[in-house]
Amino acid sequence: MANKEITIKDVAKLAECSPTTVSRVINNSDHPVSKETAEKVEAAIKKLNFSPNRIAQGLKSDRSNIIGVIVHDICDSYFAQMVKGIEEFISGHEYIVNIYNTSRSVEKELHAFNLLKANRADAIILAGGALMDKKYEQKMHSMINQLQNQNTLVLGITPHPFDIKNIILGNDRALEVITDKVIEYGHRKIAYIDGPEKLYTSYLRKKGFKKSLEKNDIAVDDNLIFKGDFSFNGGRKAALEIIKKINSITAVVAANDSTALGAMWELNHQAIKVPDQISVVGIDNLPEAKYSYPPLTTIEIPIYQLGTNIGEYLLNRLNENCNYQFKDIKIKLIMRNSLKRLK
Amino acid sequence: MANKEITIKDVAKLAECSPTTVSRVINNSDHPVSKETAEKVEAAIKKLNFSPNRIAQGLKSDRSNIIGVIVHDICDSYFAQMVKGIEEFISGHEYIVNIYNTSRSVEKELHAFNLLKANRADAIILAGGALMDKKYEQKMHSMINQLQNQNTLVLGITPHPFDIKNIILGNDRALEVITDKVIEYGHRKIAYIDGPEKLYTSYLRKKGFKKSLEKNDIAVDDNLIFKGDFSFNGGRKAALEIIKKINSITAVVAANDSTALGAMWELNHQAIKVPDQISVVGIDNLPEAKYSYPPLTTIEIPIYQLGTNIGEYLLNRLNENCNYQFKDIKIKLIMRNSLKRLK
DNA sequence: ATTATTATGGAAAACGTTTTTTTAAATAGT
DNA sequence: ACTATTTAAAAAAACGTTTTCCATAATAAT
Repeated sequence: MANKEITIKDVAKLAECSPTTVSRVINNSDHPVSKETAEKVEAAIKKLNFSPNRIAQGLKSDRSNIIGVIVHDICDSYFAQMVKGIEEFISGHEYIVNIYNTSRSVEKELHAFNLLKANRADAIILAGGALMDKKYEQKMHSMINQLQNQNTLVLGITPHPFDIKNIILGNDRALEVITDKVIEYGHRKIAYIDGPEKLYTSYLRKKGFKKSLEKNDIAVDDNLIFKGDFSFNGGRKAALEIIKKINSITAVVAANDSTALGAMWELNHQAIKVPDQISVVGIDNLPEAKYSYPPLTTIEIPIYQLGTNIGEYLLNRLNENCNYQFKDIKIKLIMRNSLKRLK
Repeated sequence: MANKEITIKDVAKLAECSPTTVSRVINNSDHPVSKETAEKVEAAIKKLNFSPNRIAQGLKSDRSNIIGVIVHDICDSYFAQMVKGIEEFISGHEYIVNIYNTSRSVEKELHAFNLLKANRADAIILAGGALMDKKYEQKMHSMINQLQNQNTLVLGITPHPFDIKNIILGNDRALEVITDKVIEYGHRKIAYIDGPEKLYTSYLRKKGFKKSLEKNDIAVDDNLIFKGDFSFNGGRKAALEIIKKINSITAVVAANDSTALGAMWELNHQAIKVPDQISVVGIDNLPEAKYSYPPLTTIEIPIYQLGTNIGEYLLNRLNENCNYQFKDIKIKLIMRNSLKRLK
């Protein structure tokens, strides 16, 4: 049935001019075109509801106008907000956002890269922290090389071991700041609930936690570091372990809010009072952190804004504005009631 | 600096054959090509890290392999799950998902349609309910017409007033089922917290609520219908209004879980006991619904699965499998403690 | 031994644009 | 009145594929 597409030629015929002229009108090029002709073309375009075929344009210009965004899990509010920010900025400039959900699978991430390469994406954003896996790293190095030969801009959000522009989110800094606060409140027996093992972000956050302890002359006790996976349920499970050592712990620092919320829920459920018996803090400032019981002390990382900043940065770079600097975002400590001063 | 792209011609040269032959190998076409030649081509492809330019392919085949997904808010777990499901299915088949976040703005939705039209998307999924606005409707009708002339498949998730394939999610049915349950538990003075005004989904959900009342011979009292916007905060605000009429209300049906959770939170905060003084139910079964205080009685709509089903349906349709039927999903009543039997 | 068929491959056209080159007409400069 | 310049528009080439059409050599059928 394939209906014939309306092309620039149809417009030209109707406007009684050449396709060349139509193109010039569309792109209001430098080449002069008389007012009458331009008007006839505009009219024809409107009449035919013509919109230029971006694929054909792309072929000519070697631009796809595609920005690929690779996330671990689009259902994670962190990524959802970032994608929203990126999309908000970018779609206003006729770019489109391609999304890839990797579920933290190395294979899927590579698959996404392959698709994006084949589609000649103008830029790729590796929105989640790097996965830690040797073979993967090698393949990624080669892939990134190819992409850069192909003139694709690759951007990483947390530090990656790849030779790309990395936007440093200050994951470690955030953990350091909040742990400092916990210590300032008199706690010295502090548990940590970790993030997923293979994630670089986890590594960084834990690093920030440890840095704060060391800075304050508190020995890092590996027995007080509990497994987690960034999820509510992970937090709950960790809490059950924490309860077993409750006498040697006065505060819990969680690698993110979901974890902290899960831990608090389970502690409450097991009749351990937060913050009277134990303090809990997180990172991210999820919307629900405000309404948990008790409200969660956490750190806000303005991810949506990060997204728009990324979009802006990207567009500047794609338009050869090489000097454009990425606008950093500021993290913010949010004090609520889940952290209590130790007497 | 624009690095020269590696093309089929480079491969041809290295493999000592014509571009035609390379193309045949890539697409393992019907036209026979000898084993040796094929192997030489494969080797050359690997050596050059060649991947065919999808844009050029698209120009020739009039296929972009783009599936556009238009959502109201990607941060809403409902949409995030659906997108994840769609992406999961589709990216395994070399299609790519383009995402558009409209923030429920009519202009942005039309803009998204324009971009998708220009990019010759193979299919567009209108993932959120229609916005209700007369002018918008007209423009959308015309847009959809153009898209269909252009052979783009347009799919709507909740009923839309447009002439497209609509996947009926049973929003009204879900509300009817849960309201029936509330009534079965002895409640007759039931408040409703509505969704956003201009949203067709809101309209449908409210319709289901009303239908249940009428079926059970309970008069619909407009004074017991409160404004909401599908958000936690909206639920909180509505709860403050509900409290003013607390004596004439024994149960609250919310248009979604976020609203229900917000309402419960505020009720608790104002020392109104749920479910002893008032029952609350929602729709969606958000992850946090399980961990709220008290755990929320709600309806599960398996959205992720809906997403994969949509993906499957779409791919079948795009491959001219016109008889493929959409696989319906089943809603499920989740009984928890926020609904209490009235004595 | 001649013709028909099959296997393999290349040349050229096509997809819908943009860009470069060419052409034609009108104006300006002498 | 002739040449130079400017303005406007068209023709042709290009982007990287796929597809249609031809060409050749080898095999099979008579």
